[in-house]
Amino acid sequence: MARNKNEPKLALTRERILDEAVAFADVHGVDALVMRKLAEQLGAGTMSLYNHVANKDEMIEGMVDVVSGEIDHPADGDEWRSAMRASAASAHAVLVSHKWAAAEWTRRRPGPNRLRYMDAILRTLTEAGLRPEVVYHGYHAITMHIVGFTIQELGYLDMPIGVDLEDLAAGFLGGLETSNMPHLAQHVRDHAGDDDHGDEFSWLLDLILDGLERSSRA
Amino acid sequence: MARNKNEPKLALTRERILDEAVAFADVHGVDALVMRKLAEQLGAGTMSLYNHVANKDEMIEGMVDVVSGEIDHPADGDEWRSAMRASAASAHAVLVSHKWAAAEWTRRRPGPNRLRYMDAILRTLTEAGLRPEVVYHGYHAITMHIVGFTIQELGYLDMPIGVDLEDLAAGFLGGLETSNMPHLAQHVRDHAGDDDHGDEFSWLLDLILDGLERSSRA
DNA sequence: TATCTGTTGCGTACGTCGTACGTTATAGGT
DNA sequence: ACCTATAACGTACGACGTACGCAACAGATA
Repeated sequence: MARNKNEPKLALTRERILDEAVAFADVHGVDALVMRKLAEQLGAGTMSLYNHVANKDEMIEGMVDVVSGEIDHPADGDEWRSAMRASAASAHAVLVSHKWAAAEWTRRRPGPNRLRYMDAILRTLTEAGLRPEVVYHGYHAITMHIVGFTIQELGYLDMPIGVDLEDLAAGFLGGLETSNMPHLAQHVRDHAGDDDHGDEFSWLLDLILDGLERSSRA
Repeated sequence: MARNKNEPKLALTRERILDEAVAFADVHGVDALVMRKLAEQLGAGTMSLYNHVANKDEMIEGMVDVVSGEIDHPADGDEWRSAMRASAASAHAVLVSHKWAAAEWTRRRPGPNRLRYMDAILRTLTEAGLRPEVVYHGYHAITMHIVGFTIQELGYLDMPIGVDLEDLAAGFLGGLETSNMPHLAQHVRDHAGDDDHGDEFSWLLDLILDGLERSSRA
């Protein structure tokens, strides 16, 4: 091989593979992620990848962990709700920027970065002085909100694929009205007038955080 | 073919295919669901299935809709929170009984049964007299809770595959303690002592419902 | 320098999957 | 008795993950 001669040709590394895989999935989606194509993108043979990842599933676990590493942990000194809001907003932004990641998040084992992130959230809730059961339930509620909300939001955003949203909604709505689903039709109409999903994300997060605070004092 | 003679051999039907596919996925998981195997189970040729379903993806959409049809809608006369609690409990039970369904729920387009279910929830919130923004956000919060919580719960339950939970937790915990993640370690320990996930499901649901009620009155 | 050893890269090949396509069988209308 | 639409089926193809065996190389030992 032309090592450090005319052709530099970066050495294959687990990190380089994961980064490239994340970038590829960001553009083409995780379904289009194929080992042959990924290797080609890296200028390597397909099977060379398997020197650094055990198999495709394990590689995707690694990709999710790379994404986990981009999330800001809650800050130490702040009031617990502000700290959680900031960290949740960061997680939300990260998951939105890697649209495939939220769905994978729910089905893959956590890697080291994600474990650290989990610990940081639990630490924040614990040191806020919340009652232990509230920490326990609250952790589930918060993480569920972050990824659950994002999945729903991205699922909705996926619907208009290069189609005029108005046309799509109109056709969709026609079917709903004639099928006697007026409330759903209204909801779809509401969606059309609501472009700021970040707002809804924090509105619902606050509902949860305030509920936890209140419940812990009770 | 031996039609109505000695060999009865049920006619192939979209409904029969979907029911069999749901049953198969319930037992073996959705990843093991393969067209050839499914056809064999139905006593049919593989390609015969394609006379009744467009392709595998569309078939899975249909499977999710079959599952959607099993969920009880919120009852009409009851106080809105009781009605929602009952319906959410039904949805939770259905999704737990078809363990593959929650993950598919988030990535497939809704079919007719699910659209009707969506409409029923929106109707309940609207007729409860909640403010329109609260209906809008509340719908998202409630549906997110139902499927998000269930996904997390099932993901957790999946971990001990025929392994003694204690052993697994012990090994896992060892790694966490030595990695300086005491809060996560404590959380895992808490999980071990908590077998009633249904309780947590409704505790968190109540937190959301009460938050919506309060927010709508404000 | 010469040899040995472990690691990384790679090409080939196999088994599994979804499904396109062309053909056959059957049922219902005339 | 014929015609036509639909369901059933077998074969075959391309895409995919990856097992396997070999080649190229780096560093250690002498």
